Amino acid sequence: MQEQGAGAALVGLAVLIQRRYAEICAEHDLTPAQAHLLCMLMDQPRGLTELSRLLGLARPGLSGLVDRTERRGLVRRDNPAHDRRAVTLSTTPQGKKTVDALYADVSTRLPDLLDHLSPAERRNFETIAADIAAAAGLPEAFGGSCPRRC
Amino acid sequence: MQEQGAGAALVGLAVLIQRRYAEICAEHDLTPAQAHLLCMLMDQPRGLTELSRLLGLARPGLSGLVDRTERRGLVRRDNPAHDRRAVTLSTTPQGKKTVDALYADVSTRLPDLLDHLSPAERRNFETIAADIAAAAGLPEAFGGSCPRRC
DNA sequence: TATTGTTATACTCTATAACTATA
DNA sequence: TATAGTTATAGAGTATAACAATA
Repeated sequence: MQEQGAGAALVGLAVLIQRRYAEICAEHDLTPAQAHLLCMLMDQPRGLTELSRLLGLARPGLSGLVDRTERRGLVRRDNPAHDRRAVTLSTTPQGKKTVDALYADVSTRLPDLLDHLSPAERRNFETIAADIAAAAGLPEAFGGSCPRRC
Repeated sequence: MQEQGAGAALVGLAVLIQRRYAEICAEHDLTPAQAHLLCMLMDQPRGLTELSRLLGLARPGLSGLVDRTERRGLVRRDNPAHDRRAVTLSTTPQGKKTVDALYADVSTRLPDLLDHLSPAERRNFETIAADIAAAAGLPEAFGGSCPRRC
């Protein structure tokens, strides 16, 4: 027993993380969806097809998200020369500044959720969370890849 | 090091949980928001003000969510005799059937995300997740309270 | 013909402000 | 006056289907 509650506890955990994450995003004047998009572009430009896969969004939804984020001056569409259908998305200087600040803030403050754990439990939990993210193939900005530990 | 990635790993973890949870909800023809609402009513009726707090929603948003869920025949509004302003929400028989099936499915299938962990790591992780949910004061349906362990 | 992306449409979710009814 | 809910309005997010341009 405790088996029974594991699924519910995972949902609760996700709810807590999302709420805190949304608060931090709002302080940077970002929605979580826009923050996710910017995080994927933190280290390199990416094509819309790749972003669609990384963000788990259908194409039309991504188009709209990019429109709104572009309107705020945070990302830029470019057409690569080798395929005139394609679109490459990158951060503008303002977008880069914004996402760097957001990422630093999330890194600093989100783990406060784990404050009541003992140091050992906490490190254990963080390690396993990173393992799960990496095992699921999430990109580095979501804790996957994990170049420092693998 | 690894410090740095902890926040990102938590976000990635939440994203993974949400995606899987949304898939399971969809199989039961529920949105995640409607599923959350039903889960809060799984064991007892509740007033709208309490639901507003539990779900982290402003009143007008909750009103709309209740409208849509009511239209699907899953919940019912009642006016308690002692305060004619108030509204008490409960599941309909169909809503109860739906949420019981959903909850069982979530309990069974959501922890698949932890399949690649060793049994010890997995139990450890589940225990800590439940601790975090409980420490945050989440209701039982989200892994809080945790009557079996506390 | 297959692929990339956008547009059209619709619905859900959520917030703020204004309103109604009751306490 | 304060509280419980609703209505009005607006914008974000996301899905499906139909479309355009390019490969």
